[in-house]
Amino acid sequence: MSTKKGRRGQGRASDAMPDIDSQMARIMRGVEEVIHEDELRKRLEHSLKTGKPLRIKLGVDPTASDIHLGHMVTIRKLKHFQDCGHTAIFLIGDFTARVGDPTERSEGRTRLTKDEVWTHADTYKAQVFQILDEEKTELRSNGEWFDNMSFADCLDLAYRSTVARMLERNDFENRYKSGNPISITEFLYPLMQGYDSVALECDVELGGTDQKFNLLAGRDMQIQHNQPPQIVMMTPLIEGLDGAKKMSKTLGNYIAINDTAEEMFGKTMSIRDDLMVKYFTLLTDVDSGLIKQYEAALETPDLHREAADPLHVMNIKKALALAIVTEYIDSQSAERARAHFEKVVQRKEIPDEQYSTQYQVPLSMTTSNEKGMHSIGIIELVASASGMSKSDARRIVTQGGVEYDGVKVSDVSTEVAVDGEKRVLKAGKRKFFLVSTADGEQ
RNA sequence: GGAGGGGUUCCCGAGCGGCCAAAGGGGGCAGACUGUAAAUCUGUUGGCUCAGCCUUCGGAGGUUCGAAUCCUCCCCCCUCCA
Repeated sequence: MSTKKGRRGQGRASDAMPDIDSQMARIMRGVEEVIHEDELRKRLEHSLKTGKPLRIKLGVDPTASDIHLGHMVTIRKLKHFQDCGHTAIFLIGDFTARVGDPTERSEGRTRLTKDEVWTHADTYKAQVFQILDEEKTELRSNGEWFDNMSFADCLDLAYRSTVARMLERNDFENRYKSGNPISITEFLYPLMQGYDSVALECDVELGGTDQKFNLLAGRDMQIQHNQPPQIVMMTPLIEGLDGAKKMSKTLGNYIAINDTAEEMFGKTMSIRDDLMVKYFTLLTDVDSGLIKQYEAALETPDLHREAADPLHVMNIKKALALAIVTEYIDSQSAERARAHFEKVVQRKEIPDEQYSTQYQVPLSMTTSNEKGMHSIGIIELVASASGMSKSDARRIVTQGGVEYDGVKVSDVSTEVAVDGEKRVLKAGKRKFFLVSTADGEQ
């Protein structure tokens, strides 16, 4: 699956549009709910007949700078449509980001400035086009229409909904009941998202299942503007590294597209076993037949106890990690990451130099004896190398989380030698530092 | 506009004027057990020159030998009435 080589040419949709059944197979993979599937089919048929591609919208609010695998589920879905010859519209919610999507929120958001939003948006683009074909993607932003809307236009939007209607949705209802504030602008949010669909004349809008309310607002809005209502396609939310909550930046339980191959591999290895099938389905193009085999094997782990068995839980997970890194970075890096994982994590060996942070101890922090040998207290070393506070350093030393030069150091008063040699400091589970003095000459 | 309730350490939440760096839970970190899975267990969770000292309980003042706890003003949030 070579996802990142941008194919040249503007390829008319009709050139390569596959037949309906193969389109549907591609498009429906991993999808949780479609409103309505028969409408989708009809539009696909119509599109195939007329050679006019469907317009598929995916809107993302650039509220933070990292794109992670949680976003990838819908981005890949958009990609599937694109691969079938339809028009992928990647909508940057530069305007809506400043309002804040109330979805799944228990409290209001801090407001972002336009500059902040665009800084994020620029990094989004770079990351998204690792997957989507830039040449064939319609890149838009909703500031295009909202920036110049008058207050009267805005009222016109607001006129089309009622408070009762808004309170129907769970997020609001819960917040209201529990006494958390809801901003008026948040009521406006679904209307704005809905209007995006009108402005873009979308045939399909993609989103997570949590987006249902907002997505459906698009249908209402389009009907009111005499457009055929878009088909709403929802993908499951993907749990993050904690295995419980939706992958999100705020929760820090995410695998970022910009993570290194090693991080991406390692993080994938740490997900809960029962999430593997989901990850395979939603985040990779691994053949669904193979995924079925994995699924079966995971249900009968006793039949696959041999370490060499490719259906051993551990090996399935490695296959997943490999597939993910390959998908979002490349296969060479994936192999390298696997080797690193096996070495450092499984065999608990010291990692290759490149995976450690170089740290040069300033001589001013050391003490030297009459022979000119320099040494430094372990607490100072850990704190200055890792950036943690001395109290933290003291804690992890006391609790046995520190090794220097291959020896566990658990006494806080230990002085360790530093010189031109690079010595390995391990502080915590996976932080390695190569320690030497500032001028290696000493 | 009126009446009442509230703002506590990363989050939720308990806090008699001294025994409060502040209960409990969550999360985080470290360790044990493992497959860096899950589950479980242990320790730890403001900073420092750690016996001791310094900075924290919306903000600013004040009362007191002493305040997260009392008073005043201000800011913010919630509920009910209008």
